[in-house]
Amino acid sequence: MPDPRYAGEALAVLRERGHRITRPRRLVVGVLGQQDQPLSPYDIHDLLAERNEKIDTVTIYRILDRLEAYGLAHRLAHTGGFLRCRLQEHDACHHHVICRDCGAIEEIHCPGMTAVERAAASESHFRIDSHYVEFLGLCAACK
Amino acid sequence: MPDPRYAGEALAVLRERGHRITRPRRLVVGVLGQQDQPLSPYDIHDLLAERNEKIDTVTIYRILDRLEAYGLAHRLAHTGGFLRCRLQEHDACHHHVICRDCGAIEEIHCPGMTAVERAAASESHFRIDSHYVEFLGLCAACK
DNA sequence: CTTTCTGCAAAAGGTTTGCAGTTAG
DNA sequence: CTAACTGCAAACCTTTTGCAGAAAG
Repeated sequence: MPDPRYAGEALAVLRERGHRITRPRRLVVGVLGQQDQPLSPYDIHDLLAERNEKIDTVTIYRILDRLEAYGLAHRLAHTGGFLRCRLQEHDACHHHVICRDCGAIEEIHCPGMTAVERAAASESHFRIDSHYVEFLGLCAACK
Repeated sequence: MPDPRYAGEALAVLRERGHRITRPRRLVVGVLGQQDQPLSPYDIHDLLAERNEKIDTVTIYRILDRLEAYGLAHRLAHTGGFLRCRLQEHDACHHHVICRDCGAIEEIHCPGMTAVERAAASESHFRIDSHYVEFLGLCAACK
């Protein structure tokens, strides 16, 4: 389901950080707020082009980089596409379940990961500050 | 540390599955067995070229695809590079810790992930069959 | 008015495909 | 011998960079 508050929130974060609110930025966060599937920069370009909004792909790349840096969007390992992150969890870690069959994606909470992260730190002797998890399987409809 | 048994084991798996043991395949698994850093297809090409083994990058791509399909190699989200997987864990899930600073990578065990996976399944109503985890932080030397 | 951001052009790099020739089994 | 694999060429797609002009604040 789309997140109607996403675009506004994402723009607010950009503004807070001293960035300008431009038409391309408005459009890109607008698309991310409406879409639940991960989108490549080219996907976003094409979606906007259908609405006669011609935004250069280079610009879209740069906007997505910014959003990712602020934890507002997430690049998935599985598809390479970008997906909006949940509000209020900008710096938090990202956990997704992905359907192998239909490609459906959901962002989920993963309370248990804190403990797993601690265990990983003690096994590896790393200081771990974030993690990145994707679960693969079949969604309720496909299984 | 290199894994001296990796190449032999990987070739055995290929043979079992009805694939042929060719010079390029021998060389690629040989490199993966010796290297602990993730390598892109081009990295592997260049390493082999230094030893005067000219293997086409296209061939390397195809070999890595096979290895990944059999769980013998793993493509990392973080760098896009390929890394050999631990022996005896072909179908198992992959957990890596990655140093943001020097790029060091270690494959670790993650016993706690089984429970997290169950929790993720119940939250999302997916049937989950595998997962993919990368921890980011600083290694013992860099922290 | 100034600094940031965008669009354009171009280049660089990564990845895929089809096909002819080679080779493992 | 023959099916599988490789190498080559080419195309394609993604991503990056530099710069001049546009636009936000």
